[in-house]
Amino acid sequence: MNIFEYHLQEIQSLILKNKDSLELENIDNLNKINLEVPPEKFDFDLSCNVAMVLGKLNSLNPKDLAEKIKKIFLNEISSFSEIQIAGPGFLNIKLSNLALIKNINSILKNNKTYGSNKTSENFNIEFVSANPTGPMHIGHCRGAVYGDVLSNLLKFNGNKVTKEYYINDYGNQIYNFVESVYLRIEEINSKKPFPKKENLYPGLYIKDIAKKIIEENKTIIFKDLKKNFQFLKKKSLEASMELIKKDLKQLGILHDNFFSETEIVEKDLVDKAVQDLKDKNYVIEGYLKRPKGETDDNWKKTKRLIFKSTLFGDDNDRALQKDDGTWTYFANDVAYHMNKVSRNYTNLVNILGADHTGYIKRITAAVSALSKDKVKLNCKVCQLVKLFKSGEPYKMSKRAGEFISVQDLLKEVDKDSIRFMMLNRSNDVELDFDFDKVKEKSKDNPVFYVQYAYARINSVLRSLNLKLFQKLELEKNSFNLNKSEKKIVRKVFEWPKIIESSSRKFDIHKIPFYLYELSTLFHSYWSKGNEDKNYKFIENSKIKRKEILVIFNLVAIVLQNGMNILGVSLPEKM
RNA sequence: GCGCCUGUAGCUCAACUGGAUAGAGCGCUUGGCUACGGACCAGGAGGUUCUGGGUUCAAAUCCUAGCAGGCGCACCA
Repeated sequence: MNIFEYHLQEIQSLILKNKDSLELENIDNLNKINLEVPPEKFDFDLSCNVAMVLGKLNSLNPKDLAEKIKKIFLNEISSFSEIQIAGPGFLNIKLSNLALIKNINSILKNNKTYGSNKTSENFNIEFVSANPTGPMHIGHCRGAVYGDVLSNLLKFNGNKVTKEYYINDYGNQIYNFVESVYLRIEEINSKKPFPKKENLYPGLYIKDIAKKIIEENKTIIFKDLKKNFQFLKKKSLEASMELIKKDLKQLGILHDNFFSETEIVEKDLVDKAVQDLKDKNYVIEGYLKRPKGETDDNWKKTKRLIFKSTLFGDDNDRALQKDDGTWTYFANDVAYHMNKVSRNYTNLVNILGADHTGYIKRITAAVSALSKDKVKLNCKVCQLVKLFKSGEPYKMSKRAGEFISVQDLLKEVDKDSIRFMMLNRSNDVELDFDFDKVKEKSKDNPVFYVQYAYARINSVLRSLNLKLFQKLELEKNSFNLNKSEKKIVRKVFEWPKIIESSSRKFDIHKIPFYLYELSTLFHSYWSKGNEDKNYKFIENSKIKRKEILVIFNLVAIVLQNGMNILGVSLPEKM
């Protein structure tokens, strides 16, 4: 139950009902009213800006209006026991004990779904899509975790989600990759040294792939790249996708669907997509401007098919054909997205690295054109990860073969810490990832801090031979919360709001931040017992008050649901 | 030159998308452990929210002109 949403609706309809007695002529902006968490110092449960919003629109003094609204609320909403008018006209609201009990009982009963806001759309989320030319490096890692957690979040919230990986197994880079594998095979078989050529992949994993192919195909003699190309391509791609899938698996990520670019090309989906755009009048046959940095000698003016993406806000129109008439990468991608549109998703999401920012406008334009604006494509960019180790920045470069791979990372840091740290920052800002810090088992490491709160809950329950989520219900008469407990309950009530706002804008970093804050309240609650015996949980090997068990369960419920979304484990013992 | 992202405490970042006296962690500093696991807690100092202008009851948030940093700017993928 989202008490903020529930009471907001109650407030809105009450305003409508009392429109005349409040002397409100204009109430067409009810959606600007919101119900928030008041600042801590006020010791109230809810805070509402209704008097300020409506006061402005009707030229009424917000504080006078607030007084009138306060009376109506207290008369008509039985869940509100006390209201204070504060600041420029905020209504700070306290919930009655009965309302608190009702909410708490409902959370305890519906623990598994607590926080879900129950929307029901159909998402396709494309993420990682790392080139199948080798294992994943740390740069891929952030987008991978982001996409996975976004999927979990949207699912938790009631949506259907397909997690998709687009395999770029077509084009020049694949040729270079296969050639690299071939040359490594020659190196192994004939001791020909691997040449230093710019476009080749020098990474040593290529050697492993070469070895594997040799061992698994002993009857085949690899003597001619051209002759063996198709076979080698197939085997090499399989091998590198295997590496990538292994990386993903170890990060706890499992895609539902792998979609191959080659398949798009071979099934002539590009021709269909381009025809579709032609039919809609978004394609012209024309000339492109000379690209910046290109000399006139190298630049041939050739007539080609061009997508008019400027009609959708792009900076330039985009080529669908290369010089030789073959399709561009973009054309293939248009076809891929037409395929996605045809699969009846309501929302498409692409998770991209910062280096692909420039691509967003054209592909968003393409989806608008193809779906006649019926399907939304939302591209989210993950900024760079800067890797540190004892103060020294780590550099990575896939071409040079000196990158920090996900495997390197996993050797030092466990999956839980990687995931949590990658999420503990807005995707819009660069992320400093410090090896040393992430390995620490202390407050410096937020993962442990949150896990530790859960472990503490379990340690008390263990000593009492109790378990979490056993039938627990509050009765009307006996209910008294101390200050710390009140704070925790309020924080727990906020959870559905966090889910709502983080799924609206895909701001998933709010979840780890929130879980950290909840854990802080819990650790503080725990430590109160050291200063004040009244705050001890246990007396004569029994729990002192039922409320304590309730708090334990509430915190545990939110920690579980939250960490489930993050895909981070929550051990009972540490 | 153009596009996108960022600029908030000494450092790393939040701020419910326009709300109240801008909050956390680290660092600094003062306290608290023979324990329901101190792998923690309580307190203090620390701010012209990059700068100038604008919009309004209210701006870190919106508009505008700049400044600084990052990432891009192909017929590559």
